[in-house]
Parts: sequence; structure tokens; C-alpha cells
Amino acid sequence: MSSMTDSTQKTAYHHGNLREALLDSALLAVESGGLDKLSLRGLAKSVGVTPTAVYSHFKDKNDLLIAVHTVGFKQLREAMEQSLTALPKAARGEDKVRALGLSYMHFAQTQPHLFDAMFFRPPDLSQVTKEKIEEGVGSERLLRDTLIEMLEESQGARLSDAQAAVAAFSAWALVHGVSTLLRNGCVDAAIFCESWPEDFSDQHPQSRQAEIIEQLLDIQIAGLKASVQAIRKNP
Amino acid sequence: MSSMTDSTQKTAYHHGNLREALLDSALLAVESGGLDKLSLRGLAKSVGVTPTAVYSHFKDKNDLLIAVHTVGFKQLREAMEQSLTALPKAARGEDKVRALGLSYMHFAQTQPHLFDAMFFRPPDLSQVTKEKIEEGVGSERLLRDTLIEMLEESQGARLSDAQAAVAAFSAWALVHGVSTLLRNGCVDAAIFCESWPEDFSDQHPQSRQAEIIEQLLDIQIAGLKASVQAIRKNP
DNA sequence: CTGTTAAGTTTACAGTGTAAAGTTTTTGTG
DNA sequence: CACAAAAACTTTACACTGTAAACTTAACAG
Repeated sequence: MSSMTDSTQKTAYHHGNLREALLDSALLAVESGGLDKLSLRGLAKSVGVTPTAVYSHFKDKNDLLIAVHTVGFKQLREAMEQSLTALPKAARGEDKVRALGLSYMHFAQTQPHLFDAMFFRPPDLSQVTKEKIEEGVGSERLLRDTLIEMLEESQGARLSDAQAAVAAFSAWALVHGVSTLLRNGCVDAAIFCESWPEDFSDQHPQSRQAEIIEQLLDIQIAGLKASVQAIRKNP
Repeated sequence: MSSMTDSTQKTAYHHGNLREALLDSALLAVESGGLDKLSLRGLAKSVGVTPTAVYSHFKDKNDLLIAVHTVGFKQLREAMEQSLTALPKAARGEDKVRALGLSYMHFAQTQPHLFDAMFFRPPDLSQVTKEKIEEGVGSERLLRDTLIEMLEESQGARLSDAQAAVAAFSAWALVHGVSTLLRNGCVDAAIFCESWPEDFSDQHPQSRQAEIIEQLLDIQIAGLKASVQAIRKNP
């Protein structure tokens, strides 16, 4: 149970697991306050270490941001996977697709700053880790396979890889667009305020929003089914 | 022709039209290098003025960012409007919808940093100018009206305000999602690399991308039409 | 001519990322 | 175990950032 080479050992001088402590603290700081407020110095102080100690574990700030990035993509993927396992076993493909989309938007809305860090503020892409890319690819594959399942079920059509990729891109783009437009005030200001002024600030904007999101998923799914249908008729 | 109160007059001390010069320079700096590289000091130096002179015309950096923001939304709106006027007069509603979507994505791709500044990095929203909101609302109304035109043409259905707003949100979200996913490397890494490895880095990725974008518009438009149809059958 | 005001400048300060060199601890050898 | 090498962390230093305060210059109105 006790190991000499345990990486969590501490001394006065050596922190023991500074890297993880910094990363944890960074995630915490990002979730509450956003990326702009994240400073290496503040981070170092929060874990009780000297400012430049960070450079023993991260090449520079961008390197740390990439690590945060990677964790975010892992969490997003896990949230998506969990939204599927939470479904009843007999769930249809379409239910799964909806669950995936909802979990994505839910992630964006409950962890807005982390979502920002992942997409709005991509660190220098040239030095992005393979680990992160694999997380992203994994999420995309999950979506793609689920879409294939749905479309085969309802349309009885076997999709080519290219078709499935386009379908996944389409669904992903929609859900991602919704997430980011809701994130900054665009939609509130441009749509809801004008159309349902009483709903927006007063009554039950939350449930109204959920209602609208369901309609957006309806539209997207209908479009996917229709376009598959069109391809079958006119290949 | 010559006016004593011309705001472009210059002296050694007074710049004359510092505010606009700063804004122009800021836009230039943003377009080439992104927001991270934009510093008030560099900006001041680029127009040949002392660092703190900026504060005579902008409350602080955020205030300047809001101005950049506003210009961006105006440019986007103008690009969208111009994409409509460039169409042949007999163009159908669907052609117009496609033109709007393409101009939006084109804007995002040709002015990526400005697009970032507008959406990825919204300045403090609490003190956003009415002017900018009106630009955004105007663009949204343009999209909404065009969608109404399209759906009335093809489905013969008169949309309620709420239906039109949801349709506009859906189309906007898709196009916005595509823009932002293409912007950071997500899609390249997650989709194109895997599905068309030879196309991606070699042959004609540009035209392949345009092809895919057309398919995305197909899907979205098909979904909108289908959902309007569904509402008519099952109100 | 004379206040007032707007537009710039000077000076100053706290905060940032990070480079370089020094110190302490751990670790991998003979 | 001893000892060199490497890893982890500190100290010091620098250039750069946004911005507050006080001062100076120019334009203008009475």
C-alpha cells in the first residue's frame, strides 16, 4: 500500500506532484473566472510555490493551456459516452443522437469557461498533443457511428464513410453553433428578446430554451434523413 | 470645400483624428496577427502617439475592443447584404439562403481574426453598445426574412414569428458552427484526415471543402422544409 | 485677453510571461 | 555507501503590459 516511489510524496522543498496540482488548480481557475484571469504567477502562488517553478513541468504558458485543453476534450468525450450509457438499453438510434447533442450543449453551458478554452481560445495548434487529437477523433467517431445507426434504422440505408463523415460534421456543427451562440449573448439579443420579450426575462426562459433546442434537433435530424433519402433515390 | 472645423486637421501636437486612426490601426493589427498581439502601446506607437493618449478616446482597452467588435458586425452584415444584391434578380428564396450562408462562412474564413474578436472573444458584454446589437439584429432579421421567403415559396406555408425565429436560429447555428469548427483545426483533424487522407493534404482540399459545405446546406435546408411540412400536417 | 476644455505627454506602478543562474533534493550508477 | 548527474525548485532580472495621476499644450468661447 505504501510505495517509496509514490509520486505524491512531499518534502519541504519538493512539492511531489506539482504538475497535477498546477493542472488541477488551472482547471479550477478556468472554470471560475475564465482564461483571461489565469496567470502562471497566480497559479504558482495558489499551490504554494515560486512563480518560475511552473517551468519545470510546462515549457511555457501555452504548454499548460494545451494540457487544460486536453483535459477538457477528455471530459467532453466522457460526458458524451455517459449520456449514451444512461439511456435505456432499448433506445433507438435517434434517441442516442439526441442524447449526444444534448450532452454536448449541456457541457458547453455548465462549463462555459472550459468550453471557451477548448474552442474559442485554441492554443498554438502547431504544438498540440496527439492525446488531445485522439480525444477529439474519438468523440467524432462516437457521433458518426451513432448517426449511422440512426439512419440505418430509419432509412434502411448503409452510409459510405464519406456520407457518414458529412452527416457527423453537419450535426456537430449545428450543436457546436448553438452552444457558442448561446454562450456569448448573440442569441438572447438577436432572437429571443425580439420574439418573446416576455418569456426572455420573465417567465420560464429555461424551459423555453429547452423546447427550442428540441426543435433544432428535430430540424437537423429531419434534414439528415431527407438527404439520405435523396441520395438513395438519386445516387 | 475647405472647412475650418474639419476633423482631419493636423498639428504637431494634436493628431486631428486619433480615434479613427487608432481604430483603423487596431483593425489592421487584428486582421494580421489576432487579438493576442494587439496592445494599446503598440497601437499608440503605430500611429505615432504616446501610449496613454489612447485614453483620451477610449475608456480602456475593452472599450476599444468593443469598437472593433462593432465594426466587425457591420462588415459582416454588409457582406451578407451584398451577397444578396449580387444575385440575379430572379433568384429564388433558396438561392438567397445559400448565398447568405456562404457569405457568412466566407467572412469567417477570410477575416478569421476579426471573426475571433467578434465571437470567440466577446469583450465585457455588460457594456456593449446599442449600435452593435442593432447590427446583429439586422443580420438576423435579414436571414429570417430570407428563410421565410424560401419556405413560403417551396412549401406555401406562412410561418409564425416564433417558427421563423427558430428556423433562423437553426440555420445560423449551423453556419456559425461550420465557421468555427473550420477555424480551429477540429474538423481537419477529426474528419477530413481520417476519411480522405489523400484529399486532405494533397489534391484539391479547397474544392472538396466547398463540396462538403454545399452538402451541409442541403441537409439544413431539407430539414427546414421537412419540419415546416410536419407542422402543417400535424399542427 | 482670458478662463475652460479637449487632446497629448510624462511619470509611475503593479502585474504579466519568461530567461538565466544558483540551490536543494532525488536518483541512478560504480 | 558514495558521488556524480539530473530533476525540482528558488532567486534575480528584464521587457512588456494596462492604466492611474498629474502636467502641458493647443483650440475655442466670452
